[in-house]
Amino acid sequence: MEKNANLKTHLEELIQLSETEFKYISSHFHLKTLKKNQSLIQVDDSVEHTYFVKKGLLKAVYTDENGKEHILQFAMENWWITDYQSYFTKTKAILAVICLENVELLALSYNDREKLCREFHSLDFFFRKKANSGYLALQKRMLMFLVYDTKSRYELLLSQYPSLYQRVSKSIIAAYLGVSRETLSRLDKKKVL
Amino acid sequence: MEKNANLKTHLEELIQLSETEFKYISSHFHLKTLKKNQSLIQVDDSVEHTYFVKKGLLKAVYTDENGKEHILQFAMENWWITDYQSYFTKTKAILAVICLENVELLALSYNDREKLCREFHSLDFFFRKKANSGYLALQKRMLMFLVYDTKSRYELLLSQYPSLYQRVSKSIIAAYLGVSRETLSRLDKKKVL
DNA sequence: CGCGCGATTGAGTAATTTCAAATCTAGTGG
DNA sequence: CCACTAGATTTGAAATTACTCAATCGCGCG
Repeated sequence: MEKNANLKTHLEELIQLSETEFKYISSHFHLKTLKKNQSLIQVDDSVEHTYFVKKGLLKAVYTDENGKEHILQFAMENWWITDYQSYFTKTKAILAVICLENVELLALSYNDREKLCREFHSLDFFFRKKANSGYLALQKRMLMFLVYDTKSRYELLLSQYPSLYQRVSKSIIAAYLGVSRETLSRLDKKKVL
Repeated sequence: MEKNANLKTHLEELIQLSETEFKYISSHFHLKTLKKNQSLIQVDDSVEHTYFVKKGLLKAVYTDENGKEHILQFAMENWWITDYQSYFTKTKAILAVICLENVELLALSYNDREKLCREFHSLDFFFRKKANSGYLALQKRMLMFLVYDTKSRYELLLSQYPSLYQRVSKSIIAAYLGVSRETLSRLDKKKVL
């Protein structure tokens, strides 16, 4: 079993790489481990890296002026996470990225990412496809907000990611769904009927 | 003034192309003109093309089981629009794309897009960057939904796209903001206070 | 003048929020 | 095994917000 086996598998879902190429590419990633509740990115940080999740679960949160948290994204195994706004545009982070479990990440800097994309046309392709599917996923979420009521959104979320229910508290799910934890709690009751 | 001048300018915001290269690339686009209220894409269509907007304004709408319309995206000059879900995954369209004004579009087929991306590394780069900024824009909208109330979302929308207020009816803005047109109307009153 | 469409207003209802209090649960130390 | 605590979850009640449905208004156009 290879060192960055899950990264390799992840890339090979979309592109083909020789052993040498993969070795070279993966040499630009560095391992980062954090414990539950530690923060990977804090508000106002300069965000140099994007992170491939080998293991664990994280959230990207925006904290509003009343101190209320809103979750923009979860990331579990084989997903990517960062404050993309900050990463792409070299502005200060407005999101925080926090570990919901102990995590193992592979960090890739912006400059290395762009360098690798220049060197390997296939990587440019890979990240284009990834960006497209990220866009579709977000659009799907947006549509869920526009079309469905809270209860349906909750059920759709759990049916799509059953493991979330085990891995995070309900307050966190509420912060993702955009409702108060009290309302979410009351929905749980209704569901049984 | 060149034929596809605005497309050229649009590409040159991110990449450099020789005159010959641009000629070749733009030969894969074909012009499509539609009148106000005509539909570019209908539900259940197979979506072969993505469209660059030369002129005019369109909406991408999802119609729910009660017949209520929800607007996922507007597209004005120099934006791209299609049902991306359908375009990328070769499934039937779940969105309709309708002209809110007379429009002039440049259509690019999926196969030509992929072909051009293979032939020109810079185009792969271009569409990767476009996908990234599209993702950021959608993320911003998602965040607005999570964080702000209806009134703030309305004001933020108008401050970002002042021309929308002139170009579309309030019912349509309501369908984008995710509120009923009555509620939006009552907000207009409050704003004056 | 009158039609038609979008926008507004009113009234009643439904959903969600807030704040506070009560309950449950898992982990810790005696 | 029990008591205790901190955090998460649930519940209650009042206040807010938005929705629906129906009626009305305003205005451009034939």
